[in-house]
Amino acid sequence: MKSGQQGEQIDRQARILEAALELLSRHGISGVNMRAVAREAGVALGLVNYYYEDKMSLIRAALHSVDKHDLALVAPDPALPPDEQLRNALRRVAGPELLTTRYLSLRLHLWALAKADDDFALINAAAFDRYLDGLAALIGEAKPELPPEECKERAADIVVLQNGMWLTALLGVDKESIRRSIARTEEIAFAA
Amino acid sequence: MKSGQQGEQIDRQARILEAALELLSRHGISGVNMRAVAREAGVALGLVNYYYEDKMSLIRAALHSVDKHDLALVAPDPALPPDEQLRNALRRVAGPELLTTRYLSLRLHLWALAKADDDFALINAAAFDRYLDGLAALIGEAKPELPPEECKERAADIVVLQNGMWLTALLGVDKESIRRSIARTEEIAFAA
DNA sequence: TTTTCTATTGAACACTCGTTCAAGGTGCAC
DNA sequence: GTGCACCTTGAACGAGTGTTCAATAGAAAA
Repeated sequence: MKSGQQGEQIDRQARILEAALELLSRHGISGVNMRAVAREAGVALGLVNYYYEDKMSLIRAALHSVDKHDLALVAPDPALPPDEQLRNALRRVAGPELLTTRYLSLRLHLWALAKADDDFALINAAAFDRYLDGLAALIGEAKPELPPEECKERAADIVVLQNGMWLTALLGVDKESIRRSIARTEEIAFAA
Repeated sequence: MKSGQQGEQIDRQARILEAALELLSRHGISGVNMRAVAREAGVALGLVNYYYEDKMSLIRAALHSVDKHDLALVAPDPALPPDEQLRNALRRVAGPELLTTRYLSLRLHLWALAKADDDFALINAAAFDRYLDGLAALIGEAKPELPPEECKERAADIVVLQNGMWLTALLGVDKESIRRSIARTEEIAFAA
């Protein structure tokens, strides 16, 4: 074996998943076919079915991968004071690592997929609930005087705005509107 | 010919378009294939290609149909005073005829389609701009003291919230959150 | 070395898809 | 009636799909 190749040559399963994500974000679900995934990942067709039993399994793995990414946004960070954690979480939504076409497009396609397939819908709804809970928990930490239901309410209202932001960002709306919307989520979160 | 059939037996072109919309909202783009459309519309396979040259043309027609529906939401209604027109337009977004799974799902799938196909993206972006202009115009009528740029800004901010509302509605969030978000759009629109 | 297990390949199969097309049907003008 | 323009049908074709599988390579264990 030529060891001159990139070390990433190994772990082909991860590369196959990455290829699926890339194709999904670029061309939608119809662009994700086993042959295209294999080509993009630089492996043979059969290997895709070797690591992922189904096309369904492959897409399920992609969905889980994005969900994990989402959930990390509201993960608690003990190193920071609570109100800063919350502010960071709210601002990260318009940050450069989130507001990329690649990520937004991926989310959109997965959402559409969830709407067309009950199996995906369940996974998606569960991830959404976890995100909502995580956000509500951050609010609770930052404003301990609030009752839990109030935290939940605010989290729900913020999520409406956040969903609107990245959906609108996909359409290329001006950055200023996004900035004002971020400020609005902070107002909701930190309101007296 | 048996005239006992429903009169709607005629105008099969409209029925084909309607079938495409129904399938798109229920099963996503992969559910819209010429055979399924023909079956749903109750016509032969060949007739779909007779009225719509392409599958592309059919979906383009579906996209236009939804866009027209959207634009009607912000159409001026000379019979009403301007502030009431604006308030109606803002509240209609959470109205029963809009907040149906069928319509929301349709919009989502078309959006995903636009993200995967440049041709659709252009149509979609144009419709989005017209909607934004329509909303800004309503705001201008209701609040004549505002400069046009301010109207545009408010319209953009409102659209972020509206997009968030229907996207979140698809996930089955509680109606209360939607109600509060509607109130927030009115605050933005009518702010001093 | 031989054996064994996992990783990897690509040809092959069965199926679905969009599109085409020859054939026929329907109503209307002449 | 004869023609004619439009509507409607379903079989057929070719391209592309997901999946299976026998064959091979590689490395580690025997």
